[in-house]
Amino acid sequence: MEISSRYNPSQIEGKWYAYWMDKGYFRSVPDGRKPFTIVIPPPNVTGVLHMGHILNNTIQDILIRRARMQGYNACWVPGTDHASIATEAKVVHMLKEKGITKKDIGREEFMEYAWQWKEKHGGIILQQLKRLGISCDWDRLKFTMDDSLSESVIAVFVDLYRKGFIYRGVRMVNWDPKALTAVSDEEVVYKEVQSKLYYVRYQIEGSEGEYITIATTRPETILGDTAVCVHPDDERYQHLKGRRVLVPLLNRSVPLIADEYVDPVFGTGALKITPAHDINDYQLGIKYKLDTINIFNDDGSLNESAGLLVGMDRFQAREAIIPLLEAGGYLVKVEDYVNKIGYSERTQEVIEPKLSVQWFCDMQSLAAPALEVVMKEEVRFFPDKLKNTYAHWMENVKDWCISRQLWWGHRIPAYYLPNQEVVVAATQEEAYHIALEKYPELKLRISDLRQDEDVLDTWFSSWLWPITVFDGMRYPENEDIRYYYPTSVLITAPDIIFFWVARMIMAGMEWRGEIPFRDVYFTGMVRDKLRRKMSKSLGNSPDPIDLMDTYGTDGVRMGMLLSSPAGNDLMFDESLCEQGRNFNNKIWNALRLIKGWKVDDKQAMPAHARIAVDWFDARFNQVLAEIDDAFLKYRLSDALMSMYKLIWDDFCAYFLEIVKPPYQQAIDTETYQSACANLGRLMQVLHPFMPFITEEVWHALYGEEKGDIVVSSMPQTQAYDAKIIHTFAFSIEVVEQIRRLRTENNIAPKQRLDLFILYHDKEDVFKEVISKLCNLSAVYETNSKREDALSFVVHKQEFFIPFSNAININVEEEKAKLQEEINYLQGFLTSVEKKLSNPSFVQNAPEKVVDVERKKQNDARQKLSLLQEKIERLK
RNA sequence: GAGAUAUUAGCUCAGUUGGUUUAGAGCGCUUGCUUGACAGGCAAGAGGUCACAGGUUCAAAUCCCGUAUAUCUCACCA
Repeated sequence: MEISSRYNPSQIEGKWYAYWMDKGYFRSVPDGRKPFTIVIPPPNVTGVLHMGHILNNTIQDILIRRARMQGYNACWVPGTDHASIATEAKVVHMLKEKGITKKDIGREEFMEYAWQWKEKHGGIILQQLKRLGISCDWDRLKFTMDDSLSESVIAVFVDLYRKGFIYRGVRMVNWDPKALTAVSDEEVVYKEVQSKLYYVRYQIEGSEGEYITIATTRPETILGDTAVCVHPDDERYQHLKGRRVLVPLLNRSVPLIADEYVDPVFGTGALKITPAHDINDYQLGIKYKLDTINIFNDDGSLNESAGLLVGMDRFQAREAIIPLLEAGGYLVKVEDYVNKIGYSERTQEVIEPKLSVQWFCDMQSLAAPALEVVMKEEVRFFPDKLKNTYAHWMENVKDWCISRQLWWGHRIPAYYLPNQEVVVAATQEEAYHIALEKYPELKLRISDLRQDEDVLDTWFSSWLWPITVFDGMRYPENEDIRYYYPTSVLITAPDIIFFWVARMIMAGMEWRGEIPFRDVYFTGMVRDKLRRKMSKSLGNSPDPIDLMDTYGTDGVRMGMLLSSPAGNDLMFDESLCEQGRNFNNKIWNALRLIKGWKVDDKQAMPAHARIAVDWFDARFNQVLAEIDDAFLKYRLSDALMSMYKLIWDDFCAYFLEIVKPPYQQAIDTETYQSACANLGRLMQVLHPFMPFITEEVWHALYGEEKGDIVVSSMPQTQAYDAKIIHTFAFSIEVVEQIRRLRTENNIAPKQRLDLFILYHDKEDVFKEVISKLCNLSAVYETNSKREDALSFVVHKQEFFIPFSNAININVEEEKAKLQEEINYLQGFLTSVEKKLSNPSFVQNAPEKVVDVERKKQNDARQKLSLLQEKIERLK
């Protein structure tokens, strides 16, 4: 049957994925083999596939498929996380379009809508990931709000509370006025922005006409001022010590205080203090017992306490207050100013520091063992430079704000009693019993308990992921957790090293007394070729599904991987996928060639084929060893590049070209079988990278005879003959010289040539290989130099190709070429001799090194004299 | 502001404890080819004072110091 000259992935990929699923090849249950386990970094249920997912999941799939073929019990657990803020925002938005607000319907009904939304939209990214070919055990699919995981999250909260790590308190938190919730320090992204510095003067109380001028970037917060502060040693303000000042527009009298916190050289050296809306001011407020006036509503608009501009948004108020200050004669000047502003990672809204009651988790004692296991490399980081970043964060770790003012998530299991006391317990019933025992005098009914309205940070469930996906929190001795934990490797991005990686290690140490994974492979960030981060707003990210349609999934996987050394950002360019597609096409055509041969079992194996078969066997094992080594170091793009060259150059350009029979002639059985076996084992090594085409080629070669490649045994490195590789490489150098002479002298490929070899230092060469690849009629050895011949030197041997009438040699070009080579060798020789004539080199350098230099000198001298002789003859 | 990491061909990157013929790869580029698997191809070729300035050493892309630039992390002064 005719096979298309172009590989068409669309007809092949879907077929094999369905087939593998049907056969249950991705299913894993504990058995006697060694496990190789990966838990997926759960994408958001709100997520859609982007290039980062392609990178991350391709890498995981490569590792898991390779492990499966190496005989491990490979288990890749898929799942999604509930993404409190993002999902709740989606649901709120959806309800808003129906004219419904959260308050209208209350918590229970809202949750019903949210679950409906999740059922409808939450699986999109998983379907998209299947298109990528990923070999997860889909029977193990988990969601962070599944019952078993939710129960575990609550149990962990209760456990930490009882251990005294979790507490509730009033703190200045990062408030997201759009999402209407507090977020953790890690969820705040600081960006430099162009803003303005306003100089505003405050009248000294009781001294008409006397003022002190402050500088601020947030004039609207003047309405919440409760002090002005200067440096105690500032000469300019000594006379004002102990006085009070009047807040502009409000004429509120507030103290003028002195504290070393103020930098006298910044602005005017005088600082307005708004304890409710700035973390530093808050500290000063506590120190000097200042009033705290909260002038903002939760959504960032001004409230009644502001006294002015009530109801206006904080940014509008910032503009609106300027004319008021100007009119009152308070505004001194305005300067342009660049400062850093914190934004919410989730909503991109400007963070408002806000005082509120939140739940916190004390991280210090959790951090200590987690730091140690990374420093001791029980958990290894790839690249290991991230150990520094990790250590720095761990050593300065702050308490974690874990409550979120949302409904979608794990509701905090804290119950308030009528006497304002709080009881923490896994269920209301349990809390009730504890409360009864503790406060019998209250004569409580269960309905007197009021549960905390807030939910937990999504990361508070994610940090348990490697344990909870195996239900190891509720059943610490169950078979799955004992078999699969610790997992083998985690693949993730460096930007969540604190959010997630660090906390998973803490959780692993705390509840299992064991690391959650042995290795962490940090991928880089996918950027466009202009080094810009790929983002929706820039529109510079290709749609991965479109890419897979255009180049095939295997092509996209290769394109993604080609330029992604661990930890380095990668500049993604569609042309890399094109390279991947072209590679598929190359493989496809190698298959077409082999399948097109007629096999004749009476035919003997030619000498050149014998050499090719033996050489390729050695070469294959040599490269296989390189690839094994690359995998140990997680250098996957190196491993793939080695495969690319092994297939394209060694297999196609040399092996196949050598064994290929002349047109319409048959091939002998042994060579044919060897060609098939070689292509087959190349496909096996390539399979983890390109699962679809390799399965297709495997079946085209063997039918059903050898089963499916996805579960076949990965070839293992065998000892190989290094000498045959060397001799072959030398032969190829000769081939390249002959081809160069053909090109430079316009000798047609069909013109058959003779070759004479003059050995000056006997060295093995594969004459049959040269003959086949260069279309020679004969190869002779000779003892004398040939006149009337083109000639060249490789290593120390001379080669001659006699002229014939048909050849028009280009003497000038040949001379120029020779001269260039002579110049190079002379320069080289000079540098070598300079070393050798240096007595301290000969004395101090190891004997081996000196010997190498002497050999270089000899070789260069010999070759130089041969070349000089040749150039003389051409004159 | 503090720290970390980097800077090698037009682009993206290798170069493993200093010595392996005066630096390698892929892509791109130039030239020539419909050569009976593949033009999504074949063949040949060009292209780098290893960011800059010092130092250590018999010997430096590789080690040390400084400068510049870039990226990241942490902190943050209104």
